[in-house]
Amino acid sequence: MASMTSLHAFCASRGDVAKSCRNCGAREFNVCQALDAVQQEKLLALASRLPLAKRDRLFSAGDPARYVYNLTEGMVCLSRSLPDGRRQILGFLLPGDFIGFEADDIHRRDAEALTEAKVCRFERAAFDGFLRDNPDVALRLLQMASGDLEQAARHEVLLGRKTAVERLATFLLDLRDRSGARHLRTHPLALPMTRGEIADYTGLTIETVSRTLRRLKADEVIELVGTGAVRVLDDDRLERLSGST
Amino acid sequence: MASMTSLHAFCASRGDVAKSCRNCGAREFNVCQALDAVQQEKLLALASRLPLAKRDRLFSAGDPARYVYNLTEGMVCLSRSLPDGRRQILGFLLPGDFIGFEADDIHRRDAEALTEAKVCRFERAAFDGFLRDNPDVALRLLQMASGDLEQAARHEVLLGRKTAVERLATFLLDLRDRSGARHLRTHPLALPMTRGEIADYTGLTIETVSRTLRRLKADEVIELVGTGAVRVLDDDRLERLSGST
DNA sequence: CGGTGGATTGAGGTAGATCAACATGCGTGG
DNA sequence: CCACGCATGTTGATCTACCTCAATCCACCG
Repeated sequence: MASMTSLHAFCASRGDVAKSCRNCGAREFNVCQALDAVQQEKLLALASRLPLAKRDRLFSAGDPARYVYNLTEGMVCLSRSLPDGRRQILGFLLPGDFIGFEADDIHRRDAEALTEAKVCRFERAAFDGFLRDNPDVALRLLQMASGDLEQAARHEVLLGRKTAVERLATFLLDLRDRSGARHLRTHPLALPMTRGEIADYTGLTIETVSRTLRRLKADEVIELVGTGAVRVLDDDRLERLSGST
Repeated sequence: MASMTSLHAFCASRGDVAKSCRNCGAREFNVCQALDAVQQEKLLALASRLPLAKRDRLFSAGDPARYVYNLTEGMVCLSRSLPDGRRQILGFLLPGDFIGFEADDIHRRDAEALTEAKVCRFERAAFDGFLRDNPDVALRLLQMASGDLEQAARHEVLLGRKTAVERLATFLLDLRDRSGARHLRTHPLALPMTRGEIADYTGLTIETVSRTLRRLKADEVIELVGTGAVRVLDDDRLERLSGST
């Protein structure tokens, strides 16, 4: 039953995914509300599990898109680069997220593991066949795609219209919210990405990211735990600094 | 048969949509490759056509998302604003594009017609029912959603990492490509949006948009036809200035 | 013909980039 | 277990692309 973790993504909502995946131990799983037992079995028959080491590439822009993936453990970052090397990170993916859906047969982004990670891999044709046979799952996937589009819209606002402080505040809040409730207060929020990667996500430079985080620390809004984690000390203030709502 | 125009969106690919919609007269239509005759009939039974005047709001952020729409004529812009009024335009939609798919029941963006326009409106529940009964159409929609995500990714790169000249060059090329082949050389490219809207799409200010377009004109890369259209004089140079590829 | 909203143009200011040291932490091998 | 060395991160000084503010300009329209 351990391989059931690959189906976390099909739980009814992103919130549920976070709850079920993170509150349960690694070997347990919750009932997937969008899949019945037969569907689960069929889907698992199509899946192969794949472990990723830190910094492994899942695929690169230009690669043929033979598979789609579902992230079950760890963090993966999606990015796209210009020919001269400037890079934009499109998002940091967490367990439950799908990776590699493309409109045509070629990947248009790079996908790289930021931590050790595990993905569940499906052959595209087989996966499409499964969706054709299980339209309710296809609808659920369409809903997840709408969620990704919503996330992209928030990122576009961040990149197009927010100040450096607002960008960092938004980034931290978003990561915290998507990481589930576990990090609230008690544990610090893990930042497995480098400052350079935060810079490429927020459209800033490394130096500005560093200075801005230090400013937030000096203002006692956050606390920096080593270089790879933060603790949010003042939720409300961070929210206000984020510019949204 | 005139109402068939509402089904253009279901032609096999974005490219085909452009070809079939724009090369045929207003009253004609092409066979929709993703829909058979029965499907077309059923879908049309769910649709109501809706004319929009220039500047009409289709919906605003916060509205309940009762419908999804398919744009059949004209141009619509999607945007999202921060509480203090800063606005980010997420995209300019053309015929064939779907509008208003949301992960939950609330619209998260504003949708406004930039020209006189026509949309085809579907009740969400009914549309979902149709997709459940026609999984091949659901898959086609999933493919279109991937295309939207790809477009969003390009926009994120533009906003996060490109200079003003690159942003404007990219914007013009993208609009021209999506508008189909008709504009190449012969006709100028219509810009029904204001400079302010171009600014809110590119993450710049009105003044920078104006200055940058003027610079492109001075360099003889484009020609400004009045204030609402441009002619691309030098494709290759504009492409090089766009920073991509 | 006057007025109004969009577009242009100019002058000056600034947030964030860039360039350049310097610090720190961390994995590695002794 | 500690010292070393290199990655990554921080800090400071300066620069600049784009923003801001302030006039016009212009086209369209009653």
